[in-house]
Amino acid sequence: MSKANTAVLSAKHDVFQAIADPTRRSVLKLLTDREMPVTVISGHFPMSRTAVSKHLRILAEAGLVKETKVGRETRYKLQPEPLQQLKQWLSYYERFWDNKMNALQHFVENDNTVD
Amino acid sequence: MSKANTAVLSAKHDVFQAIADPTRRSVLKLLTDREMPVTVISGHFPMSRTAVSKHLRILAEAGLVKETKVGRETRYKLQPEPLQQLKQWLSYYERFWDNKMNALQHFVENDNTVD
DNA sequence: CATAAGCGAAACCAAAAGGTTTCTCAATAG
DNA sequence: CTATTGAGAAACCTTTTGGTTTCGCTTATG
Repeated sequence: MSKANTAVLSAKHDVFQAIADPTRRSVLKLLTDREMPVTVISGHFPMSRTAVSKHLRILAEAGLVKETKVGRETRYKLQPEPLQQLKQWLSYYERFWDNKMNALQHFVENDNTVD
Repeated sequence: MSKANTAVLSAKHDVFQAIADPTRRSVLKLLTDREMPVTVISGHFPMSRTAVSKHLRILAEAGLVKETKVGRETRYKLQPEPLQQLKQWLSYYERFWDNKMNALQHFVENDNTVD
């Protein structure tokens, strides 16, 4: 129980920032069900391997991808769990476009103050 | 029917970018159920009125707030609808932390390719 | 062993982001 | 009519972001 370690593992980049960039969102999508090395990933984008590599690091800092070294290559894999923070943040606002039931639901299940 | 007007009204800033900044998320939260003028809003933040004003413009470009002029003041109001884009984007990934039913649900109700 | 492949680190760069202060201008209050 | 108030526009500054190219290290492969 040292400090604030409450589930988020706060790094330099958070989930909100990580998904703000379109390229990074595409990378996530690409990694949906196959894990792949940087070179392959960058083959899908109109930019250098190094640039993609940087995006991957940001995603990794936000906990959205996990890297595994296999020989000389590094495989990147989707780690979608942190997206739940987003879902939770959203849940606060959902009541505005949904029905009364959702407002109640919000009270019941998400009564912690996010942001 | 002039151009691409497909619900998003694409401006310089999109929703993902708009909510990436913590200050802007707080502003949204603040506007939850009361609309208020810039001076009042900025009173809640450790920065100049002008800075907050800029954040508000970004939020407005993303469609997340609406401004109404009343005499010499401009009232800002939450407009949560665009957050649905976020919810939709998320729905693609939800199947990974939820059960099989959700995967099915995704197929049934959100079968459009987002990002 | 020599060479090639896979990839991050470093140095560098232009543009965008997030602030600030100053100016201007319209609306309201005395 | 003249302050004063509310607030965006402009100009400016610093840091971050998203890229690039070059370099070097590690792990195969002929």
